[in-house]
Amino acid sequence: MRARDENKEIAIRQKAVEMIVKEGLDGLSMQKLARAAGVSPATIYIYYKDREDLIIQLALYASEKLTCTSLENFDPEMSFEEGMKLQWRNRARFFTENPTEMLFVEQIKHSQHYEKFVEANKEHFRDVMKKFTANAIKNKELIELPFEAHWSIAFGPLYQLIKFHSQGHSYASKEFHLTDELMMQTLQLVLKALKP
Amino acid sequence: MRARDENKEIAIRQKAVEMIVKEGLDGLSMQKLARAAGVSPATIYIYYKDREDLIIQLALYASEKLTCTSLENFDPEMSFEEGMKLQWRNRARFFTENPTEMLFVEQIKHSQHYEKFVEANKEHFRDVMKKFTANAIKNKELIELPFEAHWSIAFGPLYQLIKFHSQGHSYASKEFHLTDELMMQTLQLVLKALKP
DNA sequence: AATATAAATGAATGTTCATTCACTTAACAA
DNA sequence: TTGTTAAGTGAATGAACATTCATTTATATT
Repeated sequence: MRARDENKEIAIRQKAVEMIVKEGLDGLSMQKLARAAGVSPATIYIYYKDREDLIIQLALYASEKLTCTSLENFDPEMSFEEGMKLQWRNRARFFTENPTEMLFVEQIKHSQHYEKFVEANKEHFRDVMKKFTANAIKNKELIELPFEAHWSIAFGPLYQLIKFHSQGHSYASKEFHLTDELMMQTLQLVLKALKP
Repeated sequence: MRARDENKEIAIRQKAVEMIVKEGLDGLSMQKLARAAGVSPATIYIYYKDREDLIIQLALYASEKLTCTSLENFDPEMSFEEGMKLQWRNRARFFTENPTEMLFVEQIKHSQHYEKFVEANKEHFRDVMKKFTANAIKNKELIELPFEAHWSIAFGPLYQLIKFHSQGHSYASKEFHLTDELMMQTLQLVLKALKP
């Protein structure tokens, strides 16, 4: 038995994500990817069933990495403010350290692959967050809200800020830079909205 | 001189947007599009320079429609609460009446075409919104904030809600439905965050 | 009715695409 | 050392791709 060459797998993943972010989903060709990763086209099919499977697997892998990072040092028993601050910082850090993967996940989330992507998503994160919010409500740190409304207020602004920062934006100033200070200022306002 | 057949132009636009939302940017082929729109492939090239031009033009057209809708009955002199309520309702209405175009714009915004899309965007909307916020700050209805932070809090949650509603979401309940009531409840919290 | 003009076409071009397959290579078990 | 297994390959295949072009068609003007 010959062992899989881990470097090949990593090279395929990394080059694929790069290609998609740079040239779009329609810029990802199996042959170009093989050349970029230094493997034979046929090798990719050892790791992935077909082109779509490749895309979905990559998205799941990257998204799992984001979820794990966002839960680092997190505990659902934390105070609401403390927990939110940690999650915002963790997510922002993931984006700073993995901008390409972050853009990739956002692209997939807004593509036709979204449904398959969601189906396969684990429930663990959802459960932790539900516990966190239930706890915060119990401690009168958070108003009662449908989960979707809560999520939208709690994280919608963060993702919007990240998008402003990552690509420039029709309405963003050219010189816009996402500082930790601005992020925390924004978070304080979000907390103001969500406190009883 | 033979006049352009407006129906053909509309058919191309409509089918292209449908195709992209259903099958993704990599699912849009000029020949398939021509067949779907009932025209010759060559006809498309009368209207658009090439495939990318087609995509960008479609995105600009749809985005302009969204901007116009969002400014319907809007006046930058309105009170902050009134103005925000109107914009939220206008945007939600656009989404309800044009779900495919809305998804299309969101897809382009998160794709590699984003930069070209932004470059070509008009400044009118930005100016109106700047006037609106400046006015609200003067009237002590809005705290002072960098434009990006303000925008993120003011509209980030709305777009997140729309996404929850349009596709289901990893963390959304299966039965989630975006009612006007929930939207207005969420807006009230956003306003709470942004009021001095 | 004749002319001019641009819209519209269908077939054709050369390229690139995803995927497969017969084959070779590496590593471990015997 | 030899046999077995799966990793890895390069070339090949046929389909689909974006785009072009010689030609036809419709219409507004003369």
